Amino acid sequence: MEGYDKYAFEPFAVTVDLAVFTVRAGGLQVLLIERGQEPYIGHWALPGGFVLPQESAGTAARRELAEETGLSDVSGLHLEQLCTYSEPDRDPRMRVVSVAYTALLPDPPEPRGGGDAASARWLAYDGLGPLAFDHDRILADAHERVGAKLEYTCLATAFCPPEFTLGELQQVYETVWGTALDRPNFRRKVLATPGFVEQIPGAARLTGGRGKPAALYRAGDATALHPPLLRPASAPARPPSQSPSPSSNPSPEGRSS
Amino acid sequence: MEGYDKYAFEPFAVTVDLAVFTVRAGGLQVLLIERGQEPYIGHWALPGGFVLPQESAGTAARRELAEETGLSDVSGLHLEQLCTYSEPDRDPRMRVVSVAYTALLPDPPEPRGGGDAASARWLAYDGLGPLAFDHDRILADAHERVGAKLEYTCLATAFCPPEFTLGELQQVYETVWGTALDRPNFRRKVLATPGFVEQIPGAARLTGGRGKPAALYRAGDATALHPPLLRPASAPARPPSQSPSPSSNPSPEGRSS
DNA sequence: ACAAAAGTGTTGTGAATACACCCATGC
DNA sequence: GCATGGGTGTATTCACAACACTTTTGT
Repeated sequence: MEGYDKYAFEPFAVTVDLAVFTVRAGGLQVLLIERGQEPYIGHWALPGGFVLPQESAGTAARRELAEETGLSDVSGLHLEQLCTYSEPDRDPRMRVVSVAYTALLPDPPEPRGGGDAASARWLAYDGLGPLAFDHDRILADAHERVGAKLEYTCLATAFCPPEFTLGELQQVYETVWGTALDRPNFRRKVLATPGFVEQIPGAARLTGGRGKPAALYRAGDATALHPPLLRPASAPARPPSQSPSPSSNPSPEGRSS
Repeated sequence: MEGYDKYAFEPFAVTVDLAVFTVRAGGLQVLLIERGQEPYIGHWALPGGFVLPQESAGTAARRELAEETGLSDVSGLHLEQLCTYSEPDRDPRMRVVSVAYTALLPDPPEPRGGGDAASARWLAYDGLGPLAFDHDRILADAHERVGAKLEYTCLATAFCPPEFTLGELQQVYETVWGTALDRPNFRRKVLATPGFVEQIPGAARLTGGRGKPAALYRAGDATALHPPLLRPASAPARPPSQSPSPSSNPSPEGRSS
């Protein structure tokens, strides 16, 4: 930081990569684009792009999210910085440092292939083939982070539309964690946390065509879960790409964008 | 990521900033350097520096840590990526994107002003004046992160020398959280977690000059704490710079290095 | 009538708290 | 003896898991 000849070093490109999740059709889905040129032509990759000279990485991420999803208003969506990936060889073309973000969407539209993406699609998280660059790693880290955050924050409501039933909220947990939860206990836990959800008086909706109509809820003010809603010890939704080891260095330094 | 003229954009500098904590003299201390030139001349700042063309941010952080602390072997130390700060105006000289890391040191030596730092010192975390750039924010984020990680990981042993007493381990928690803990309960909790610590048979040490000699322990294999060791609800060690709000964007996009 | 989904109640187990108490050492 | 810090025991409270049961709808 002392001498500061702007061109003293080989330039670094700074990009953002987005791991965008949604819960749809009973499964966890991820927004991916198909690469139209080398390297990794034909492979699926996370959406993303350059951070422009006058914007922060967070602003860039929100801009890219709007472009890729075609949503007009992404201001209310949950967007969270995940990690920065900076291995020197992660992109064969040049030195690219990428700040990864995770976003959660309720009920998203089919993406138009806006921006420069060849084609963008929602794909099931399970059974994805290898992605371009180090995006497998980023996506696994993102999934692990989201799963962990469900435990001690009210994040799950970000996956839900403005009005939702407790059954739908429970499905978010079950889908992300890959575990079945006990309905009565889940219900009590959620309702016992002040500000997690608030009931919409009088409203009800049929969910599966059959069964008793369920009461509708809105997301509340609360942000943290005290006490946490821990996932069952015996069922890791899906083990992370590499088991975290906080005593050594858990910082991902992946290798691509 | 499509066209890739390396010089198409104003170049970004990529740096690392280090929030290095230690517990000493009954208090939480931070490694800081005094700036020798503008901007922020005379202010204290976090140590850090440029990421070199052939190294990852993590490698750069470890290199800087060794330079600033004068420690010959930093390979075993806990180093963890915190967040990336990328506001366009965070450094008035040029566009600097900084990846922040947190490190925990047991029993550190006085820093020699190695590297290019004017002078490096350990300062008490409490009562720090304003730091250079956005380092106040980074440091507050780091403190909050460390406090949270103590709850559900075995991280606390990283603050301790190879052999330590349970009283010393408890002091780590109390110092970082700023709360008093019940000794018998703390003890049971730690010993009930397999792999958190392992006793060194026969060894004992006097701690305060007086009192019963305490048994000595080593850090164990375990990495996570199940169940977590939650800090008392009523005592946030020190509130973060801005209260986290997971439903909006909690990603720090500070403004300096 | 039956299936399906929402919602309520109950009970046992384990964890966390808040103490009281004993042990070993220096002064 | 007394202060100081290490270590043990125990009772109360609370959260949680498991599971039985009732309610309301569609077919």
